[in-house]
Amino acid sequence: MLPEDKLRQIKEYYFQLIPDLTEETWQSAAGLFTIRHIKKGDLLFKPGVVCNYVSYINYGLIRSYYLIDGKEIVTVFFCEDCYCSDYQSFLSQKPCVRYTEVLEDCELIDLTFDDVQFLFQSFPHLERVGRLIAEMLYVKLENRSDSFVLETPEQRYQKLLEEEPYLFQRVPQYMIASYLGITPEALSRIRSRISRNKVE
Amino acid sequence: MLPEDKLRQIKEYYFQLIPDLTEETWQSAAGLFTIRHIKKGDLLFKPGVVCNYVSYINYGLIRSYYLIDGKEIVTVFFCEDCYCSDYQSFLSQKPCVRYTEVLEDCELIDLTFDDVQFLFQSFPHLERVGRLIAEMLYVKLENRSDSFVLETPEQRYQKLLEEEPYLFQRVPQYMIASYLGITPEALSRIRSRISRNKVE
DNA sequence: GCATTACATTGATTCAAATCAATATCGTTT
DNA sequence: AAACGATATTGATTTGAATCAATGTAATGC
Repeated sequence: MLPEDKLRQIKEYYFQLIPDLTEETWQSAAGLFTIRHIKKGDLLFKPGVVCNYVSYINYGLIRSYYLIDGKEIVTVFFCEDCYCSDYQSFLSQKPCVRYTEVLEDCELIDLTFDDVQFLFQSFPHLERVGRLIAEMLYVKLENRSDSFVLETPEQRYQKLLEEEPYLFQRVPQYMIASYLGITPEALSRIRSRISRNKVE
Repeated sequence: MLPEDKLRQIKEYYFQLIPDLTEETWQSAAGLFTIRHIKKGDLLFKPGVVCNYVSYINYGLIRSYYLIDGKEIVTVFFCEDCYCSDYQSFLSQKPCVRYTEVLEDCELIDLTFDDVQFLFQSFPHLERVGRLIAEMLYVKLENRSDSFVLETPEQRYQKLLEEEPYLFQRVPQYMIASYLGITPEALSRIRSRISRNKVE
């Protein structure tokens, strides 16, 4: 899919969210979008640096993780058609505490923090997009957060398998284990337990 | 503090967030606010019912919890000067899956879902308040969520003690344990371990 | 004041996942 | 094809919190 098509898709999305958005306002926003390509292994953000942009992912895959005592703890994956950022840092404009790493070559549409503020200031209608994105992120995060107190690791695994099956094709198992809050060994055992039960 | 004062406080907050808010818009919004008093033990929301309002808490204390196999699992406390709701249900307008219970007599300022939508529709500037609230909730929730994978129960306890000390005066220990994702027994042991270490 | 109930503590045991360690498999690179 | 490094599996052991059970303590009602 070409950026042209993507842009049209994003435009449709905006107009759908904001019924009385004008073509003029849209053009102002779209004029600030910057296309960028980054390679697997690159870091978008890292601890100590302020995250000063959000990126809409046209294609590719990204993860965020903490590095504590030499251990990586994955907290989120970002894939195509979602907004990638270190929200904590972006919103507060304070330094990141996590790494944000490219897992698959990406095409991104960037919007800087200043641009976003300018847009909100100039076109209050666009606040709606910001609100809806924040609300959506909140609901997603609440599901993850609650799953830690409500579900067993095995249940979290099963749910992830249903809800984000593509991750299992694209991400090494040890990162998924980390995202589920368990060790790679524990995930391996969960998987073998499940396949054993299926056979019987 | 009287509602009059509270209203003024909320008004200041709005005008601070939205520099070009007009007195007229504010009046439209404020005209929809409804004061309500509820008693300890009352349920604001419960499973199966759609949450159709947000409440600004003038005073009082509220908690949300899941009821699974007869066990309560607390996920959040709401205290004065914050917005209480079952956001998941409010935003999606689908039935709640949690109970929201009054822990201390409350004075609330209600805004219905329809009113909120009407306000957003009529005064796009107000979207900013919605966005900022959602963003703030997101950041708070991310801290909680990450704490489950980054910290031990003891560390979570210590952090809560620092960040929300008032909870320990106002909420029974077993609810705090649940909020921390542990059993009351475990919390009791953590506390005795800490006080023992302090003495030595 | 005593009884009842709810809450908190303490102890003994169980259990699930972490850790430690070894081996196996896969994917690259040469 | 061989060799290497990264990832995944499997086994043995440890560990921290859950569970089960009993006791202690505080709050409330009669």
